[in-house]
Amino acid sequence: MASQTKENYLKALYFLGRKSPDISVKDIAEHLDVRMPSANHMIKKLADEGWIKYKKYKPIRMTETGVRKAGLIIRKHRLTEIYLVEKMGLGWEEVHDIAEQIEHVKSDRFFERMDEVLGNPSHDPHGSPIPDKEGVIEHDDYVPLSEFSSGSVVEVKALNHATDDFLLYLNELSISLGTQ
Amino acid sequence: MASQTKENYLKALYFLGRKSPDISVKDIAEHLDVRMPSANHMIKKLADEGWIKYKKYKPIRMTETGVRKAGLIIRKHRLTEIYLVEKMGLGWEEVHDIAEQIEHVKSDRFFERMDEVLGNPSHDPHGSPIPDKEGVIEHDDYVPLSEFSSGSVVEVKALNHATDDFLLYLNELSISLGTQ
DNA sequence: ATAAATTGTTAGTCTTGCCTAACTATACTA
DNA sequence: TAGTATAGTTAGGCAAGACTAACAATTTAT
Repeated sequence: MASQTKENYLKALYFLGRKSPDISVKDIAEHLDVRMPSANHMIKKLADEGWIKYKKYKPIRMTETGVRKAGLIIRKHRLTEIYLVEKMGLGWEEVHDIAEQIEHVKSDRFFERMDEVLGNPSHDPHGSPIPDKEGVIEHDDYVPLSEFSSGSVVEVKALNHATDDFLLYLNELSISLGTQ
Repeated sequence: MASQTKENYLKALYFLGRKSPDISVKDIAEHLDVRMPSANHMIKKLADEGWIKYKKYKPIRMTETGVRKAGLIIRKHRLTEIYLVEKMGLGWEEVHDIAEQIEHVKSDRFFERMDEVLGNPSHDPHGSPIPDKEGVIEHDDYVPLSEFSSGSVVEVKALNHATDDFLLYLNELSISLGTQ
C-alpha cells in the first residue's frame, strides 16, 4: 500500500492530469509545494510501482490503475468532507484540511460505514462527483460561470476552486450549491 | 507539536507509568514493538522536550506536562472510539485500530465537534474514563474480577485489556458493560 | 562476592522524503 | 541558427525513526 506521501502525489497527478493528460515535473512540484528534485525522485518510484508512465525528459501520464488508485483516495476525501459537514456540523470552509488527514486512514470498514450513513452520496459539498468503490469518477459537464453573459439565469452546480477564502466569500454572498 | 510517533511514545509511557511510575526502556520498546535502541533514542528526545525525566541508567518518569499531553491524546482516542461505535455503527472490537489513526488528526475543531455530538461523554465504550480538555484523567476505582470469589454477583464496569480477540470473546458470551 | 543474566547505551547503517548545488536537455526567441 | 531561458536530472546531504552489533552497567543467583 502507498504511503501517505505517495497518496498525495497520486492525488496531485490526478488533478493535473485532468487539466491536460501530459503532466510536468514542475507542476507536480508546485502543486505539492516541494522542489523539483523531490518530485522527480518520487515520480521514478511511482513509475516503478506502475501508477504512472515515465520516460526521462518526457511528459508524465498516469496509468489506468494509477487513475483508479487516485480515484479511491479522492473518494475517501470527498466522503469525509460530506460527513464532516452533514453529520458533524462543521463548516464548508473548514473541512478540507481535516479530510486531507482522514482520507489516509487505513480501514475499508470505516469508509464503508461512512458511505452508508451518508446514503451513498454521488457528490460532495462542493458539487464534485464522488468516485465509486473501484475509483472510477463519473464526470459532470457543467459550464463555467465565466462563459455566461451578465444577466443570464444560472444555477450553481459545483465549485472548481474551493479555497477556504473563496468559500468564506461565497458564504458572505449567501451563495451555495443550488443557488440561482 | 509532537509527531505521530512521539504521540505514540507518550501514550505508551502514560500506560506504563500508570502500572508503576518508574518506567523502563525495555517495557517501552516492548509496548511499541520496537528495539531498545530505538526506544532509548526517542526517550532522549522526549526528555529534551520536557515530557519525561530521564537520567542514564535510571528509571524514566513522566513530567506533569507529559502526563497531561498524553491525556489529551488518550482523550482523542477515546472520543473517537465512542464516536465510531455510537454514531457510525462500528463494532466494539473493530474501533481501536481506526481510533489509533484518527487520534493524530490535527484539528481542535474536529474533536470539539465530536465531543459535543456525543454529549460530552465521561467514559469510552470499554468503560475507560475520558480525560478532560486539559488532559486530566479522573480515575475510577473498580475492583478486578479476579478479586471476587466464584458465586459473587458483580457488574462489569470497565475492561482492562481490550484486545480484539478478548472483545470478540466477550461478545460470544454476551457480556458487555453493565452486564451483571 | 563473584559469575551470569538482564537491561541500557553507543556507534553506525538503512529508508523515506525532503533539500541545495550543479549539470543537461529542451524550448523559445532574436 | 545561435543563445538564452526554462525544465528536468543527478549527486550528495540532512532529519526522523527504525535496525544490528558491540559494549557497559546493573541485577540476580550462586
